[in-house]
Amino acid sequence: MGVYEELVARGLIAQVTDEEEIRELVNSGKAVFYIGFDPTADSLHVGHFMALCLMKRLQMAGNKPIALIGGGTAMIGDPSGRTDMRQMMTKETIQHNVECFKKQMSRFIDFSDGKALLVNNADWLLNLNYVELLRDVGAHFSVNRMLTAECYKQRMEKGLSFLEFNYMIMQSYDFYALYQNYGCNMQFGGDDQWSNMLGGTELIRRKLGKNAYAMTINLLLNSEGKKMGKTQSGAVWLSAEKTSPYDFYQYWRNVDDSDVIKCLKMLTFLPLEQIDELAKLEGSEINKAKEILAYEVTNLIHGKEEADKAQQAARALFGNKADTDNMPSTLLSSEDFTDGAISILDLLKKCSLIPSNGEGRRLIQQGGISVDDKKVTDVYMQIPKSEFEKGHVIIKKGKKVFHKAIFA
RNA sequence: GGGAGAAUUCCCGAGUGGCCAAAGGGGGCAGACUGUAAAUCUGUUGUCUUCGACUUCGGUGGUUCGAAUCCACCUUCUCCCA
Repeated sequence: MGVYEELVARGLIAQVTDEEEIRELVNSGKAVFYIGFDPTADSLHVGHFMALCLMKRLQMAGNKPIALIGGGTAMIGDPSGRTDMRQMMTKETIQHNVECFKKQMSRFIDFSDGKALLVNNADWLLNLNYVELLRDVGAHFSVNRMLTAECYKQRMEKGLSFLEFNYMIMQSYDFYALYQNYGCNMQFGGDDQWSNMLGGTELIRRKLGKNAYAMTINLLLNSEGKKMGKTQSGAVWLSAEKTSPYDFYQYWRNVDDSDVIKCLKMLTFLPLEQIDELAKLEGSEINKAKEILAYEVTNLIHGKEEADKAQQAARALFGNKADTDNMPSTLLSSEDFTDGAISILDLLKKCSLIPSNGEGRRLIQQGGISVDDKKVTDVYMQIPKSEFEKGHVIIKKGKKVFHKAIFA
């Protein structure tokens, strides 16, 4: 089975421009392909992770990946699939984000010996001359065609600025530039990028009379059709500072039954046969598959050590064992205590478990808080220092959130 | 350039002088039931130390005993005409 077949089997491929040609190219390791990443935040998130996985898979099959960081396109903002305009980012922010992306990517993709490239489209986009560009490239785009593109549909009702309208042209230009400079003959991207990507293949055909290919990856959607990788507090980030390895692990440990197999296929490098075996599990047995998923994905992102820790912590907490070493924790100082005690609400706030006292009060009234396995019933409860004699107390919020407050 | 309309709490969306911290839904959180799942049911969902107080309905001023609601100006968006 070639890589292409494997990608299909894993449910990764959404649309392709020319299946035969792409299969041939990819399976023989002759593809030089790029995937674009817009540096809209200072960390990659789960959505990007899919793309990184794909790059790695193709790289392992001998193809050459180019990671394109959209330092230039981020100045414009992609309107695809959006109902509102992106906030404009300053050059400084973009630059900072670009740096962060670079760091995270190089941990995952092998950039040594030119096996992969990392480029920033700011390098060629920012110096373009407007009139020249219009003559060179603009002539090859039909506004009528662009307007019918799927990605603008939603915005046709709400309004689309000229700035954003040009995003497709910039992305097309990227492909064209990469084709010329690096022999990049293929582009990958999220399925929402399809129209933008076609713009690029078309531009190459018209300008150079050459064929280039495009392929989109299925977005990671849950069974309800929503994008995965989002929580109430925002995206699930790949950086340990923004989403702790434990929380990251827990996110995957808690996916819906109906999504486990899909995630295993798309996000892990486990052999398909093994995943097929896991797919046979039923009922509470499915938890085994979830544990594997969580472990594998955490391992890929944070490394074996962190994955082990997260798994141990989770097993201990949910299995009622005493191991509390790897739990998220907060260090208290003596200033947090007044008259030798700390109120339960202050403690919760200190540990960032609640955003306001009102929230904490509600939580306690509804029986959602336990300290050292004792349910808290009194909103005004004071916890004396003596409770910390063993060095810490364990706070449990709801059924799944555990936190260790340390005071030595 | 001319005209019409809109902006409400996390989101959608009611509310058109006091009974409004603001209906309803979604989402979130917690409880029950479970398998750290889903579905379902219950409670809850601005801040502050409870009563009570305080801040909030695009922005700034004004009218009024009292404004999310009325007036003026501004900002942004949508629509129609050119």
